[in-house]
Order: sequence, then structure tokens, then C-alpha cells
Amino acid sequence: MAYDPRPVEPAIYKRWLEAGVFQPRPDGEPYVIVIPPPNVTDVLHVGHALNNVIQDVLIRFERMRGRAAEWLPGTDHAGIATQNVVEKRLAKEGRSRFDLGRERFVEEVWCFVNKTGNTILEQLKVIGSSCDWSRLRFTLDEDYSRAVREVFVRLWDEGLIYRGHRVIHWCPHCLTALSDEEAEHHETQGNLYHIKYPLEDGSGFVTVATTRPETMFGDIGLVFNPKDSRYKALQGKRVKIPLSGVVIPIATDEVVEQGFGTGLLKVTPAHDANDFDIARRVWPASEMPLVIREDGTLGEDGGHGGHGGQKATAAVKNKGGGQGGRVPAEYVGLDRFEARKKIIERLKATDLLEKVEQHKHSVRRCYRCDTVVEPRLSDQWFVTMKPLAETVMAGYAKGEFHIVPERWNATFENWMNNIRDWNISRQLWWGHRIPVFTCANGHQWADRADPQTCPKCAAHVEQDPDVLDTWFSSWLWPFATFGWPDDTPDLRRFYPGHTLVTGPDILFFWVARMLMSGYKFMGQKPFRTVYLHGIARDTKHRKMSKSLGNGIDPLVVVEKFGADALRWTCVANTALGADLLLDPEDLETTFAPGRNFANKLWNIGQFVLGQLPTNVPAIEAVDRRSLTLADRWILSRAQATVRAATAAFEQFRLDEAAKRCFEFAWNELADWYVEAVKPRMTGSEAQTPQAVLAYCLDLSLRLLHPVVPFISEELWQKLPGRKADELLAVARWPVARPELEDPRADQEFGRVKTVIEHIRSIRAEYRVSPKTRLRATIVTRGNDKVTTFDGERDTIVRLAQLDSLALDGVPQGVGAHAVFGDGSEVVVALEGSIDVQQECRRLSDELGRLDTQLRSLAARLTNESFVARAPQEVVAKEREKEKAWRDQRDVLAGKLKSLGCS
RNA sequence: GGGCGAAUAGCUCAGCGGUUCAGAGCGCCUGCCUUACACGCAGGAUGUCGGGGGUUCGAAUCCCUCUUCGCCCACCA
Repeated sequence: MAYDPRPVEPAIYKRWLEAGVFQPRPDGEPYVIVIPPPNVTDVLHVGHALNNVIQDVLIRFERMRGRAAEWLPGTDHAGIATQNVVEKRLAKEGRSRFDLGRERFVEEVWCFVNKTGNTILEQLKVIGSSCDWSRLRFTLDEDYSRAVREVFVRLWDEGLIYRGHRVIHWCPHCLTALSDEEAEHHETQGNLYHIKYPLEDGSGFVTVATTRPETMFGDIGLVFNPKDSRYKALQGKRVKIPLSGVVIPIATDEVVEQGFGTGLLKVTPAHDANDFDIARRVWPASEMPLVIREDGTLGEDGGHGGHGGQKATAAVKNKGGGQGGRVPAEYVGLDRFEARKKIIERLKATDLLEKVEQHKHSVRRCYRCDTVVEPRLSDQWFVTMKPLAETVMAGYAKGEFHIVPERWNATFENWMNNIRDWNISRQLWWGHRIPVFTCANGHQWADRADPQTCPKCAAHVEQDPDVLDTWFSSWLWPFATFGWPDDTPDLRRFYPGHTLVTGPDILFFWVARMLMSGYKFMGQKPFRTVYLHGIARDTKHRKMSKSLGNGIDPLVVVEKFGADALRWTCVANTALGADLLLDPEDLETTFAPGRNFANKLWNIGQFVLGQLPTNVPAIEAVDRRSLTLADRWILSRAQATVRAATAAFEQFRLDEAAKRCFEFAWNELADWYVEAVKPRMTGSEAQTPQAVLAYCLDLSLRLLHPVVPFISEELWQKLPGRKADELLAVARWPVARPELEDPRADQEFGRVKTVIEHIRSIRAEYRVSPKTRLRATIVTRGNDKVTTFDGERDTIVRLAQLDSLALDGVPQGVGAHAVFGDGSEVVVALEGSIDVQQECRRLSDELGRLDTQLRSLAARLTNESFVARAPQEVVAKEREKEKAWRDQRDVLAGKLKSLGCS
């Protein structure tokens, strides 16, 4: 019967919850991880699974090592994302948020969040996440909101928050401003349109290259590089914007690259950050007309940037007459991309389009809805980031925290050292409302409370309508979750945390900013280690995403293969920081290894448990003299495994730790020890192997528990002597016992394995049925002591399926030979079925292989530089090897001769 | 334009600062339902470690360079 995780996993999880083992023990040194809070509306995808499995492995490892393990869970209100989800639902009913109004809309969102917000948390439980659910947080919790507000007010009072009038990224779909980080770069194949701007004086035209012709109604001038001799004559002249006829000046500016396009640049200050800077240098008094509305259509709606601050001057003369006539009527209301097409057609028709070139460039898109972002002049709240970043970098330089893998250092440093101010206002309704108040008399301040009247003049006050960027609340996660700004016991105990586990995609969004807020408000780092894991991708290396439809539903995987299998794949297939590649087309290949391993463990458990009496002696109570070579070998391997696995976990090499434990359980314990020990399991001699088996199974389960917690717990429960309330989840992590380390046993049992493998190999080579028992003889030489094999004679007989094994006798009749060690031989009697020709070929192939190796070894050893410069122990080892091989070769050669091979 | 990463068996990848490192899983071939396990057991085959150069006694492993992919950053009109 194969192991079925389906009934086991939920039951085990329930037991953990009931026992309260996920809450940190009251004593002991804390180990703290704060979860990257998933969006409340999220449903679990593989990315979450990977992220949370890694955290769970680390937290379970440290919990077993006796730390007070605190894994703080929670969710993020995710302003834009959540608002979008609810708006989409409203849209299905033909309604918009404007129909509801702000208050009712926010109620609607709360309603939705309260109903569906726990979905992902329940899913995290399904995959085994051992979060401290008693400390669950949400970024819109009352306490948490207080922290957000406190931070805002403090920054405001320090003058680190300011109103900026500048070109920001605007999403025409989400209808909000975005930060630089939220506008993702996408390399795009576009066009460079060469457009003719007629000179005002009718003396011809100049050509300007642009990728965004639809912005031209917002042009306030053209510039060329002062060094550009081609255009000297244009200085001071004016041109007409095609299709609108608005007259704009020509000037010079250093930033214009002569080699790009025509060397003439159209300046659209309200829709291009670079042009904004140019305009302020060249035409400081100029108006900056907005010609694309908030929704992405052409027209002049004023909007957030409508009050430009500067008045129109003579530099811009509106030929069409009248205010607001910059965009010709036929384009007003057209979507920007339609407008682009139409404009190009018209330009072509009026012979004002000189040419169109293909042009690859980076287009920014909204990280939430993928809409092409519109640069737009606007008034927004910004945080001055430089001082915050500098504090972090001072701590970073002192090594107060570090990033693994290290290769992210450069990226992190580069971003921090070139930090730009953070646009924190969003034109949304869902989120923390910006606590800035303005009275009728123009007094403005940030407030912890909601004032009704102005403290200075008692006038009526109004609160800023916008909300804060979601990340302005999540950047406080490591301390706001523990009660800050109050000085709580939790905060004192759990700050700073230890390991922050996340993907590199939110290094800037979240990690860097948490560091800044941590240093700023807590006076020190929020965590010691930032562990950046890979990203879940499909086999074509594409990020898994809903839109591509290449995702894998972790719950389907759990249903088909079990949570342990899912976890196994996440852990074993991702080397430190490497991406996790999964094939959505072939779940079997992707997840079967974990399921198979769980099944193997289950069966090892079935066997071992079946052998154990209720009172198994502890391993330390076993008389050392009763240990056989096989016992000593597996016990020694166990110690090596403990050391290797512990070290690997400590270094975040989860894949290595998992694989090492896998090898111990499967390849060493099951494949060799269990098979070797079977004959000893009956009778009075059974006590020792029982103790060894119990010890090895217990050890394997402990070591594997962080990775496959369910099956390990299930089996561990069944070990004899378990008290009813004992749980593996809080059992002690094994420590290597030096007294059980036995390098000699490693070596000697290694020889036993070699002999068995040789015999098996010979059997296969000569196609001897497994049913046929064979007779074999071992002739030892050199260090290959006959006593070694004598002690394990039964093992060899059993595992090589022999009839009898002679030691140091004279091999009878004809047989197949294998040489090993210091020229020792194993001879398998094969009267009748042996083919001398075949045997000759086998042996001479072997001899050939040996000769080749020997030659290269000899070359190395006769190389004086090698002997002189290589480390002594390397040379000594090579010498030993050479001697053994030489002996083997001599024996082989002798055999060939005696067989009469040519 | 700058930075980073990847190129190793048919596939997905290990190989953690050099001398049994040429590996694992899956797939493939040959035998096996050997009373824990066919989600298994045993035995096999497959790679000029992307190309070129260099350092060294010795290089998938370090340095340089080229090619191909991917990612991040940038005021690529």
C-alpha cells in the first residue's frame, strides 16, 4: 500500500495547532521571521508556496534547535490590487466606484476583504506553514494604522515629506499615480516618427523625431544642442506645431544628443520627466500644458497637475485663439494610442511625416494592470529618501545585515546610493488616508488625530483626499506588527528579527524600505539576513503568471501528491537563490520525486516499526561490543549526516540539506543497512539492530522534519516510547555524537559494498537469474583484511544472493573475477555458464581502464613540480592510490594470463 | 548605456574559491512483483562541462575575451 497523505496531513496540522507549538516558547533565544504579507485578495500560487516553504523550513529548523521561533503571519491591504478587484466585480454589475461614492465603496471593499481575505491564510496552512497564528496582522488593523500615521507625522514634522510638482508615472487604468518602482520597464519595439514642424516665417520646416507623436500638442518648444552647427540658424526662430498651429520657440540645451534622431528635440514638459527638466532650465516661466487626461484620452482636463503654478507667457502664443485650444477638436477624447494613429495618418496626408524608423525602447507599464503608464505633471506627496538611505548604508557598511546570495549586493547598493524620492500618494479610496489637513485659511499640517477645526485659526479643515502607497504601510511590517509605536514586550523581544525571506522582485519595493524605516524609527536594522530566493518559472523560463496561464495551483499539487511532495520540490530543486523551474504541462515529472520519497520514508517506517518491540534500548545503552561492522557504519554515516545537514541549513543551503538527508534515509539506511540487517532481526541478537534502526529512523525523521513535516511527524508518532503529547515539531534537533563516528567502519563497510556490487555486476553481465544462488570466494591482499568480510559474511551472502561465500580459499573451477582494494579478488564460480572469451574481454577492459588511470597518475607523480608544489597530503594520497592500482593491475594481468587470454 | 545571472547527460539542474567532480532526479536500456516499498529493487548506456585564449604542477571549477539567452537599472526624444 502506498502512502496516502490526504487523510494524514490535515490531521497532523490540527494536532500542531491544538498543541500550540507554532507559538514561540516563553523562554529561549528568539528567532524571528516576519512573513512577506500576501495581498488579502491573493490566492496561493507557486510563488507563495516557494516563499512560504522556505520560511517554514527555516523556522522549523530553528524551533527544533530550541529557539523561541516566531513566524509572524499577516496580509497586506494592497491598495491598488484590492481596489481593482472590487471595481472589477462592480463593473460586472454595471456599476463603478463613483456610483457608490467613497464611503460606500470602502465599505464594499471591507465587506469583500472580510469574506475572502482569509483564503490565502487557510491555503498556507494546507502546505504546512507553521506561522504563529495568534499574532496575525493586517496592514489596515487599527493598531497598525496608528503606526502608519505616526510615521507619516514624524516624517512630516521633520520636513521629510513634501508636496512635489513634477512629472510622475500615471496609470490611466488604475487612475492613480505610481512610484518609480511601480512602473515596470518593458523593452518594446516601437517607432521613431520623424515629423516636420513648419517654421513660423514660412521659410521651410525642421524635422523632429519622437516616439510619442500624440504628445505634440503639449510641446512648448524645440531644443538642439548648442554645439550642433546644423541648427545654428534656428536659434531664436519659432515653429508651428503641426495640426494645431500653435507657435513655439526654438532654443538650445546641453542634454540634447546630436546623434539621436535629428538632433532636434520636442519639449513636452507635462508628459515627459526629462522635458520637464529642460523646460525649467530653458523656459522657466513657461506654461506646461497637459494634453492627455487622467484616463489616457487626449484633451485638457486640468487634473492633478492642472494648477501648474506658472502663468502662460509670451513664449507660447496660442494661434488658435482662446484658452484650452491646444488639442484640436478632432482628437479630443481619443485614446492616446488611437490618437497616435490618427495623428500619423494626418501628418502623412499633409506631407508632414518625413519617415518612420523602427526603434527599440523601454516603455513603462503599471505593475498591477500592465497598462502603459503615462508620464504626467502632477502634485503628489513625496518622501525625501536620501537621509533614510544613508543611515541604512552606514549600517550595511558595518555588516549589521547582509544579503544572501551576495550577488544581490551590487543591485542593492546601486539602488540605495542613487535613491530617488518616493511618491507616496495614490489617487485611490482603499488604503490609509493621508493625514494631511488644510484649513480654509491655508494652514496645513499632518495630524495623528482627525481634527475638526484648525488649531491655529479654528477654521474648517479638510483632509487630503488621497491614500498612501500600500508600501508605505508594509515598510513598517517588522515593528508595526509587534505593537510599535508602543513599547510592547513583543517589540522588545522580537525586534530586530533574523531572516527576511523574499524574492528579489520586491527588493526595492519592500526590503530596502523596511531597512530604512527600521533604522529610522527603531534605530537599528529590522533583520540580520535578507535571503532572496528565486522566482517560480515554467520550463521556458517565463515567470509564472495568471495572464500567461502557465501557473501551477499548489492546492492541486497537494491533492495529487501531498504537501510534503510540493515542499520537497520547492526545497530540493532550488539551489541558493536559483529560480525554481516547474513544468505546468507535466506535474508528474515535477512532483513525483517528492511523493516517491515520502512513500519511501513511509515504507522504511513500516519496516522498522514492524521490527521494534515496545521497549527499544536507546542507542547509548547498547553494548558497543555488540555492534557489527554494518551497525558501526550506519551509525557513523548518521553522524556525518547530522553535521552536513545542520551546516547546510545554517548556510541557507536548503537543497543540500534536504538531499543529504534523502541520501542517508534512502541510499544508506534503506538500500544498505536495512537489507543487511534483516537476517539479524530475529532471536536474542535482535536487540542491537533494533536499537540502531530505531535510532536511525528517529534521526532521519528529525532531520527531514523541516522539509517534509507531515510524514515525518506521522511516523515519529508511531515510534515506541513516544508520549502522547510529544510532537516532532518541537522535538530536539539532533547533535552529532563523536563517539559514534567511525572512519574505519566507513572504509571497511565500503569494501563490503564494493564486493557485493562486483558480484551483482558479474551476475548481470553473465545474465545469471536472480533465483540462481552463486558461490563466491574472496581472496584478500594488503590492507583488505579477511576479518572484515568474515564479520559481514551473512550480509554479503544475502545481498549478493549467494549460496556460499569462501574466504581466502582457492577458488574452485572457472569463475568470473573482479579485483578491488589492494589487489584483492572476488571470484564468482560460474562453471558451465562462463564464456572464457567474454571473461577475457571483461578483464582486459578493466585492465585497460586501470592502465589509463595509472598512466595519468604516474605522469603526475613523476612530475617534479607536482611533487614539489602540491600539498603533501595530496601527494601522499596519490602515492597510495598508485600502489593499490598497481597491485590491482598485476593481479588482473595474472588472471588474464592464467585464463590464456591473448 | 551600465550592472547581474545563466550556458554541464535526451530534459530540469547540483558541483559551496583546483588534484576519485564528471554527479542527482526524471527519461532511456536489461533483469526482477527478492514477505517495507513496482511511488519499488538490481545492473547498465549517454557528456570534447557554450567557443577561444591565459594563469597553474593541475581548471566545469580562477582570469580575459567572444557567442547565445534571461533579469535589473538608466533623463534610448
